[in-house]
Amino acid sequence: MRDPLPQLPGYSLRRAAHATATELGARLATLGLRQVDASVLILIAQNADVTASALGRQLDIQRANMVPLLKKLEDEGLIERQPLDGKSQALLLTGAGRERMEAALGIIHAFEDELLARIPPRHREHLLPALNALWR
Amino acid sequence: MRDPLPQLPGYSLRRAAHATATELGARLATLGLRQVDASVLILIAQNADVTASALGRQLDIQRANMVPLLKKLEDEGLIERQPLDGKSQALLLTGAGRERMEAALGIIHAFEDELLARIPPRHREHLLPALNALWR
DNA sequence: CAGGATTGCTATGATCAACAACAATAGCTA
DNA sequence: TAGCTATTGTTGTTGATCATAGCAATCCTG
Repeated sequence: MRDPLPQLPGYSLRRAAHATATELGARLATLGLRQVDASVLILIAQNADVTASALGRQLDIQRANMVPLLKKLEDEGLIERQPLDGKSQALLLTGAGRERMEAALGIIHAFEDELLARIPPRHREHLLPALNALWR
Repeated sequence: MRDPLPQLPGYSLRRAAHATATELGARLATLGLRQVDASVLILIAQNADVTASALGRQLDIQRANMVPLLKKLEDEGLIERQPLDGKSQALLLTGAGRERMEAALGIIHAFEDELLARIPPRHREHLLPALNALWR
């Protein structure tokens, strides 16, 4: 079939993102995590006592949608909340949370390596800066 | 905030895809089309008398999900169906469908140009082949 | 011509993100 | 310090998207 779509960067971006997300998602599912969950855990680990809304801003997740996300992580005993002042709360990893986060990080790094390995060497190093130019 | 995520190609892929999809989606919405609709119209235009399931295979859309998609395009008078044999049907653009498709193509090409323009020149030509290596 | 594969379709469920609204609190400014 | 505005966490709802299973009709092939 004649298909001009893969010539379009935007379309290939869509397809590549979907394909890789499906793949990584399946691997993270073995830990009971989704990509969002993993990224939240990673960010909390790197930024002790972040606040839920600051996290949302960084990840472009609306405050309202952080609620069920954090609730799930808390219910699983991966994060804790401590009141910072009357309205804000500090987020931090529990021991189990740190373990889970490190396991996720292992999966993610292995996956990223595989991704890069698929790309012909002469294009490889250009992907990240090109992608980041599109959204940052 | 300390954020190692944008260093990960997979994460940047996710974010870039989401950001660009939102942007292009808004522009195509002025035509009453989503990205999927546009890609279906484009593919039908290039392949007269394709069948719905062949289209689905090419775009990785399940047969079941093609139904409401095509129904919408047909209801808007953009495509027609003609029985090919007892069970298959040929899809083709109407006049209005071709016009809409060309308008969409204009928006898409302009958008793709803008995307590439955002990327520093030395990375630019590498994006498409790198992306395609990830999913094709 | 018999059986397996294909096509189009119905129906359904899960997931996800966007939106509006609200009460409580924090923090700035006059 | 009193008052106003912005922020935080939350609820509830909505729409869009996608995967899955199943079904009847039709086809193709051995």
